[in-house]
Amino acid sequence: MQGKTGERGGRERRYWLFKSEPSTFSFDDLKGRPERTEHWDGVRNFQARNYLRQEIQVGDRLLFYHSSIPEPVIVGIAEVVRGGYPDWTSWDPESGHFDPRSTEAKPLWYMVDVRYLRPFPRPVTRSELKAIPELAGMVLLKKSRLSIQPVSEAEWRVILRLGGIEEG
DNA sequence: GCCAACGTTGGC
DNA sequence: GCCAACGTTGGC
Repeated sequence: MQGKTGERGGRERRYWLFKSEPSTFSFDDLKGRPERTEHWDGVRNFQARNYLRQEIQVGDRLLFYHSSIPEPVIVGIAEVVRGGYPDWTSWDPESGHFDPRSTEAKPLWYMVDVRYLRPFPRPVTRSELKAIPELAGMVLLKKSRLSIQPVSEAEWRVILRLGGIEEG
């Protein structure tokens, strides 16, 4: 049987943008993990949940975006090392992300695991992105609030070049 | 700190 | 199922 959960199954790599407030969890925090993987837990928005549950797969790559700071900026890239699985912090009353509607038997929220890849030699600010015509359609610039969002391959290439990474 | 945009909730 | 009220996000 093909297309088992977590397997790539010949699908093209996809690209994403994950937002995080650096005071909560920064790119350096991700870099600093001993095993260099981290649960991306706590997402409590249905549109983002749907990406996490179904669309985001092992091997996909993501832009790491720092939000809610004076100069919002993409600081580097990371890789998905585990596809969507239930976000258990949602049924743990001790966690800050508890949601009584979610249970182990019927999870409501999902997360993925990611691994640090590399920082941008030149971090790319939001205002830089806004100045590039090819990026005018970016979800980030049109639907700023969505915390997990798709990035097209063309956008990915433009942004990596801006950031000073030749091949990603 | 302000406020626009947007997602969620709940009364009907 | 509509929609007003409300809460949150996040750029500025």
